[in-house]
Amino acid sequence: MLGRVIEARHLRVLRAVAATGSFSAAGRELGCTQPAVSQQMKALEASAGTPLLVRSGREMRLTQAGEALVRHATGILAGLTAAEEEVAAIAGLRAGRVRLVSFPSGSSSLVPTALAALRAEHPGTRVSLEEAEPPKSVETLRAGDCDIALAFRYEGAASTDEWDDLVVRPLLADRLVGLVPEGHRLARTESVALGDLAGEPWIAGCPRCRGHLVDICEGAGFSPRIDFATDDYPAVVGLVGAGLGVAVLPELAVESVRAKGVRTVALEPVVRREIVALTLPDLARVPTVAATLAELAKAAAR
Amino acid sequence: MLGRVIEARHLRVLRAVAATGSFSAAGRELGCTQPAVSQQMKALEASAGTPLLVRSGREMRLTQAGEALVRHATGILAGLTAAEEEVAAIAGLRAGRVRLVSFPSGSSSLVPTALAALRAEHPGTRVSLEEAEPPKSVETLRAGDCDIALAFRYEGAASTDEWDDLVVRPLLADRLVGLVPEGHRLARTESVALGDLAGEPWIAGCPRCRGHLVDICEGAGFSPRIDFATDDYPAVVGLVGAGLGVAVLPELAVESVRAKGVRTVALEPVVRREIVALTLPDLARVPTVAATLAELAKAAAR
DNA sequence: AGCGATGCCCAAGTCTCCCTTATGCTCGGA
DNA sequence: TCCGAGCATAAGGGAGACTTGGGCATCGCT
Repeated sequence: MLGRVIEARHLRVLRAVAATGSFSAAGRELGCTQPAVSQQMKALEASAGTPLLVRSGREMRLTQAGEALVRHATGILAGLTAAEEEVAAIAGLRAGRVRLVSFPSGSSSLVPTALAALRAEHPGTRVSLEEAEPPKSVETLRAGDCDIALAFRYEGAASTDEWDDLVVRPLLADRLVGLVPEGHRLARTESVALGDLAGEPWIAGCPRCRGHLVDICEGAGFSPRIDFATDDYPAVVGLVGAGLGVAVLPELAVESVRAKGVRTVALEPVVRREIVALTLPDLARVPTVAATLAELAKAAAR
Repeated sequence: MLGRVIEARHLRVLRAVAATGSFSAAGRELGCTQPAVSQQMKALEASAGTPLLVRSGREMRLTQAGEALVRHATGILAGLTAAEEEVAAIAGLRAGRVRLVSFPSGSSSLVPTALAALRAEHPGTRVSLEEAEPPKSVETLRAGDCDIALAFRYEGAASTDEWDDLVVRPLLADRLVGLVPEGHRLARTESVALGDLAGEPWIAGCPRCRGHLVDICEGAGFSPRIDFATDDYPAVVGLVGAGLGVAVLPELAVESVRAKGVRTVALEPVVRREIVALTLPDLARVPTVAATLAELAKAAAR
């Protein structure tokens, strides 16, 4: 037994021979020469262990084994082309699903814009969206439970090598702004230094932001007194508006909130926050993921 | 696109990788090395046009396209192994059908013996049997409507090259015997020459036999007066027994008939008839056909 | 009956593909 | 920090497949 197993290629040839009744015609149909067909059939007969074709004079007939193979070939080749088509549909962005995880404020405008553009461009694609804060979302990504994680990082943060095994695609450069109630002593200034707010009661955002807030405040020489902490940005803004304290929030997060009774003042020096899309190196090469990343970048560029 | 189409081999590897979760383990399962698996997967991903696997740290995950392929692979590989098993069953004589065509007197003992032995040896095989006289049966064989034709030929017949594109397997050496009624003037002789019967009324067998009878009689210098002709051998014997004439029949045909009131006498010189099995060269290599031919030969050897 | 067309087989050459061995690298655990 | 497991890559060798060219048989036509 030289040819050990039956290959799909053999079945294609056999089917063509059975359909045309001739090696030459099968060769023309398959785009190869007649000896190629002849050799393939010889190899297939060697694999089968029995003749598959009977040449009687001019015409070519199938043996019983040949008939059995052709009968099976129909289903096998149909399954194969179905598989190819499904994969091609995914590769060609006519199908496929991308699982996206975003931090809450990121989904407000960036994600909807990008997903709308993706759907318009590639109607067959589907996106599932969940919300999670960065430490959790990256975990989800590494665990294989999502394809793209939207996250952010603060300039000069200690854990800058946390993502060096990931594909990091910068989307937006955000900055922190200070929030003070109207009528606050600093409400009319152009910009404030963090130290100017040292004695104020603080209202903090999500855990990660709170941690960073403490870091930069300690860098400015004080430890903030945090009276409230919530990851609900409108709530933070509302608390500031009610005069219960001051806050430092990402500018983009403030933009999507109607701020009543609140003044935003620039921070000096500027503290930058970078919003990025994260994915695994292998996933970055998946067409649906790549297309989604591209739409996110386009949406970020406005 | 280097690898153009998806091959069954690729799917086997992919399935093994998906099942084991590792290239090395898949290689062990498939009996090849890890780089072989690695290259196969790279080739498959090139064919697919999209990554199929995601390596995240230690573990290996399927992409959506990979999942689709594995899902299809199950059915495709099942169909492939089913095809292989069916062909192997035919090649291994555990299944399969042989279409046999025999001349009437040949089926009497030779064919039943052979078929009984075939069924005992290979219970899965089936044989279909039809009866036809040699010119017709060979036609059936050439047309692909049967696999083995039992036929006979007379020694020194003119058309000795009629079957030279067929596989001719001699089974039995028969001879012609003379049949005369008891009480006939030649009923007590050991042997007769054809010329001794020149003036008798003749009873002939099947068309082919009748043609040969006329030939050999003319070779002996006379033209037989044929009063009756039938391809029913018992009828011929009966007619002779009733004293309506003499006949020349194959010895084997006479053996299976209870001859009442008939004497068989040897012919001098001897006229031989050879019973053969015919098949197409390609068909002779089909295991079921070869096995049937072998059983026929064994049955002929008693 | 001769002739060309068609179709298959065979042989040899070339080329591609695949598998192997060997090596380096990364990751995770002791 | 070292070690084991696992994957990637490169190079080499070998098997398989396709092609070209030639020969032969069959069928149909003149």
